[in-house]
Amino acid sequence: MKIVTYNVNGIKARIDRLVEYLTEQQPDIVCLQELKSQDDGFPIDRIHEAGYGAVWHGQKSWNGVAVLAKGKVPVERQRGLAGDPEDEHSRYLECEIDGLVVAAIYLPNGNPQPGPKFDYKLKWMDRLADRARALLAEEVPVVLAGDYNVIPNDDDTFSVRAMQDDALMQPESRERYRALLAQGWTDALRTKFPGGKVWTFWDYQAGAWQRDAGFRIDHLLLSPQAADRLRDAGVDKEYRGREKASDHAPTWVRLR
DNA sequence: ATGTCAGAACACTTCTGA
Repeated sequence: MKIVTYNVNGIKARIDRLVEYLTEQQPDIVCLQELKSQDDGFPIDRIHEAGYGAVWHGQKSWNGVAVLAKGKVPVERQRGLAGDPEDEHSRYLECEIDGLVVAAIYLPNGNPQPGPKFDYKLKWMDRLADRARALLAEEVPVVLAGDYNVIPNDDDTFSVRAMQDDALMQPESRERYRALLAQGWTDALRTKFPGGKVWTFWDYQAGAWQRDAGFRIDHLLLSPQAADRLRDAGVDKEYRGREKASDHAPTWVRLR
């Protein structure tokens, strides 16, 4: 089965591209980020027409996550992370589909750093780590799929120099990402491409796509029970080059 | 020379966030 994470950068602006992707690739499960839409603006009819069920957690203007499943409706387990009652951002949605737990994650960007947005990012990562630890304790197959807004290693970016002051690459962000992996999660893309140099995001600006100036920030983390079933992982890079594309490409794993 | 998008509003142009 193919499980995808795809930051669409606006579900209403991207619905034609998304339906095209679903039709062509027929993924089994898709985690979406950056819906940039309230719940009542989510184009569920178009998604149903494409043969998918969905659970979504929207928000006006920004953020927003969803989980789609082919031919079925995901069963919601949790929306939002514990640990901050003041946090209104729609960034975490956890569902179950046929015994597989899947969470759609939109981790805070954190720029500019230092500053309150970076502080929020780091605290959010700590809260995610708490949830991730609880999920591992369940000893079931889990996929944490999303835009983590973290460039884990130097070979996960076209240019360390260009990104050195960015929140995506700060030691504090990387330490927390590494700590998450150290709990027992497998970074599926890293396992498949240990040499790095695989991008999931290319900025709209400065001809980044044309220059292949990208980086890897969309990740699929697998619990041991899911990692045992890992067959393949990759990026559907071609979709980044299409008309009206998102700045992210769909990123996926295949599990047995 | 921050060169592009998407969404929203004191809205048809400018701002914010990424």
